[in-house]
Amino acid sequence: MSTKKMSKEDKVSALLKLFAEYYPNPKTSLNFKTPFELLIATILSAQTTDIQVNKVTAELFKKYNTPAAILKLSQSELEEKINSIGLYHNKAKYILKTCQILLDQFEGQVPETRKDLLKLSGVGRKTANVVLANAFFKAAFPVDTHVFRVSARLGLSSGKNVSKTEQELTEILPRDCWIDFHHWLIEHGRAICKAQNPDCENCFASYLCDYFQA
DNA sequence: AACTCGGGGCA
DNA sequence: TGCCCAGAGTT
Repeated sequence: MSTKKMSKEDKVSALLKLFAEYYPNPKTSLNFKTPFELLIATILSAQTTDIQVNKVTAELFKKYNTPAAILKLSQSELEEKINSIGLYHNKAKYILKTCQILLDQFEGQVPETRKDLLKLSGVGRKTANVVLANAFFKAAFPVDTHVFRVSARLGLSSGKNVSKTEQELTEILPRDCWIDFHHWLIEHGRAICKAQNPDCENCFASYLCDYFQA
């Protein structure tokens, strides 16, 4: 089968089936009940796995699930609650500052636009899009390093830059698969479609991958 | 553009 | 045991 004769839609459809088949176990996603919880969990998720974040937030969110509640904690107290994951010192600082900004500028609510989300501390383009897509169901696909590289190799995106990739993936991927597909791309990028020396021989998607065929 | 944070994952 | 990193802020 040649990828040249497949439409973009058919290619996406085929990839969705392959990923679901190859990674059958339910992918662990960030646990959250509210937009605020997702925002905090996503800030915590930088350079770490969702599994590690969920271990921390399971306890944290029992009592501290609003900006006002978290601001009752000192930085060292918050650090103590999240220090089983990496970069906890910076993350505690970002979270406290973000909670203060939410109260001061957004009436304690998580803003629903990218522009306002980027005003928060510890929130960059990836975190902003996770919140927009998964808490507010807006059209904004989160792109991290793995997603950028793997989607470009597969031919789902141009690989030009992150902004372009966000736009391309937002347009081409069915809305109801975003959370799963994001996890699949990350897991695949880590295990098979690595930045250096990708293991194409063991890749289930090589037959429709632009990078492999080139 | 390079550097920093940091525990976990993996060779 | 040492290297790299499922980001974002700083200089």
